[in-house]
Amino acid sequence: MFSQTTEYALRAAVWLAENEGRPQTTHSIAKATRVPAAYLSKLLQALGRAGLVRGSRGVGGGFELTGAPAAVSVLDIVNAVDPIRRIKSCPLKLNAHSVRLCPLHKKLDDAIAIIETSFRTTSLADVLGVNPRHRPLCEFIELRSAHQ
Amino acid sequence: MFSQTTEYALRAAVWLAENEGRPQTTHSIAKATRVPAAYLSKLLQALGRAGLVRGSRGVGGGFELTGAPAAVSVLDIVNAVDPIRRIKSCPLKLNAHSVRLCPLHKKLDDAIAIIETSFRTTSLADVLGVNPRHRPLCEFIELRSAHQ
DNA sequence: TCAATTATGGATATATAGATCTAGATATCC
DNA sequence: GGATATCTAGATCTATATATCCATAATTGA
Repeated sequence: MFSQTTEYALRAAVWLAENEGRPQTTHSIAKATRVPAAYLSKLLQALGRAGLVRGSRGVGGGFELTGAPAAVSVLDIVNAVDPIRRIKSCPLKLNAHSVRLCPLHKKLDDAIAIIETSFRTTSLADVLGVNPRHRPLCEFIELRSAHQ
Repeated sequence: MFSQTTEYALRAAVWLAENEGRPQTTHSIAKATRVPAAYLSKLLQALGRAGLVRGSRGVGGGFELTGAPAAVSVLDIVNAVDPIRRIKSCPLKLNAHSVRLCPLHKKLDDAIAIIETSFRTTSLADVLGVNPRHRPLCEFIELRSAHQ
């Protein structure tokens, strides 16, 4: 449904959101998110070209989000690496369907539209989650209080 | 978002629904739906293995739906050729996320779930549409009544 | 200035999806 | 039974997505 590329880019973006203000090197992101480092490098470049992250070189360098986690949507990230394509015209190139989509493609496009809206209205801050014990990408260390 | 394979299989299924009771050869379906004939052949075989269509050989043969268009869902067709995969466990294999998905993957799975439900509750009869002038796959011939 | 660190960008390799080809099996018609 | 029509199934080819590699440029610290 969603490409590997999309999954990888979202993991990286969420990690940068979690570590706002602290530049993360490609390798540290790769390790934390379990994304192949060389491929991740390409995805970070794409996010950079889209203006969503900024890379800096040398010691202490790495990648940072350019905006606040609450200001970056899941859709921004997805569209930077593997754009969601709405069905705007008849895939069969039928003239009769150029004005409005037939019921089949209307249905498919409606489904895509729902996803698009869901992603547009969800920010990286949203997916960090409210529970600090159950964060994306992070191993949960159960801090048992039963014996305190 | 949806694969080419999914698009092709749905076109073929809708065409068979439109021509219920009249077996359609691979070539006639390919022509009507503008799907590469040899590839369509593979897809029809997959639909056959899933029990959704039945093929018969020889003159007058071809493919038919095994059930009524109202009884076959879009999800049936999609799952036969390119199954919708829900996210059931953490893609990073994190133990902490084995019980429940983290907010990121929960969000993604929710999106997939919506699509799945939409497709499950839509039958081929539904996508044929109510307007016989604006059917899937068909060129619309405007029958002007202005000058009658 | 030198060495180490890190991103950048191009070239290349591998895996998967999409598409084609061909020999053979089954059915109909004459 | 022969000719034709049609599906079946395996092999193969091609295009795209995914992944890797390497040379180079920019930055930092000593």
